[in-house]
Amino acid sequence: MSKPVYALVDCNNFYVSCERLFRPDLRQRPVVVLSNNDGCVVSRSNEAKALGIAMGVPLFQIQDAIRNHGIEVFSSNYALYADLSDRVMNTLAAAVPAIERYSIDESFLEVSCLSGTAGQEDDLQQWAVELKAQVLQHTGIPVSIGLAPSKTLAKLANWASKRWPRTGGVVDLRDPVRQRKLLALAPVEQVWGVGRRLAQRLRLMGIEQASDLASYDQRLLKRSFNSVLQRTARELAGEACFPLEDGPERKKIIASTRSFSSRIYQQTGLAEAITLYTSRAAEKLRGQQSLCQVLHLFIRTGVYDGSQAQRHQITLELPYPTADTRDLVQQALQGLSRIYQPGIGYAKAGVILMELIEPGQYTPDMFKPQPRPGSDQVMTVMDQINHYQGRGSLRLGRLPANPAWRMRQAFKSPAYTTQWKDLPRVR
DNA sequence: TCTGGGGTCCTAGGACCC
DNA sequence: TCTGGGGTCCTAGGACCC
Repeated sequence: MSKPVYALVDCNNFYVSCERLFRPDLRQRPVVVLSNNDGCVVSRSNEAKALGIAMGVPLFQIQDAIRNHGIEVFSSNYALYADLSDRVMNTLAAAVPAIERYSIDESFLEVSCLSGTAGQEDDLQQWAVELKAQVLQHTGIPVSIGLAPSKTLAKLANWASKRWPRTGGVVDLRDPVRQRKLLALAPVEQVWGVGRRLAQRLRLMGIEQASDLASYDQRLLKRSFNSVLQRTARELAGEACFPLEDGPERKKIIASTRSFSSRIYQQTGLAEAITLYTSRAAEKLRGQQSLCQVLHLFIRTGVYDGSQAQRHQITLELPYPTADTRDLVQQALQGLSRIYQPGIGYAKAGVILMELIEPGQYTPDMFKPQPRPGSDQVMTVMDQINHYQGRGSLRLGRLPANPAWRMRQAFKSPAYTTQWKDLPRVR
């Protein structure tokens, strides 16, 4: 069995690249995409990065820069991004036997089986260059590729391919000598699994660069932190500890939480929002064929509202495992009436479905409340109608078509690829 | 005025049991 | 005066990821 080789394929500035696909006039220009509610910057073009626009910065803090530099701003358009993501991933999946879709814009590929087919050492590197060109040709989305004997090193190789444009977007890190060079250049917080807090603690121990972490005493790492960081260090040293995950697994919890476009004071407004979020979560639940046993509900004030920040929450056991929107909404609204307090301006609410099981794992109990007859059929029809007619076409009566608290999306592009009415026109 | 959302994993600490 | 030890389960909270 030969050593594994992982390729990490990552879409460059993915959301911005999606927006540019149908707006060629935006190439070479500073572009940013915002989070839900037009809150923060979550994707930036290279030109926007060069202007000093930071990841995660709130929109209102960069209004001057937007005006002065003519930065193009977009609300997030998840229908578009999800569709283009599927196209990229399909191209990748067709090229290799094993792929792990890690996020909307990244996949790990296991490519050791492709190496040495022509008996040359640089086969794989050339293969990656061609794959990158193929994705661009099929989808119009630019990607970067890192090759390495572990996932953590592949992530670092990918980082290097973006950090140094001269690499052409492909970095091959199979050679141990090159590994050592890059590890010495990479700050420890660039390592996959090392965030801000961990980096702080590591620096106190004199671990500044990725190379310091790779060569640190592993037992000490396990004792001072945990076994995950220990494995990360081994991965940096070239040993594969995190295998390719075959999935997608069933989710263990399903959440739908959202900030409101403006504060909600009345229980009726909160009830509308809770109904929507619960309906969304229930759709996801049925999408993975699970039943839910426990529902957690929270409402909270803004985290930036000062000292009187409040969070009210409740965890509810359902009378029987269910995926019926009506059951879940009924429970959630009962929960709401128990935690709602008048006179408070709520900024955000959320529903989290927990203790998910498969239908076969559940034995009905004739002495307990019984599920609604025909629930499966009703929900199936509802999901089908919403699939073909657009989300929210068929919904519970409590939900207005256009509620006052609805998410702010002032800069949204058309759903070019998923709505007939938004199909681009060629003149 | 305006600061995202959805996940997973790990640990610490308490309750409880034998 | 001297007051065990180990295992399991649960929960809350923290850290990380994109």
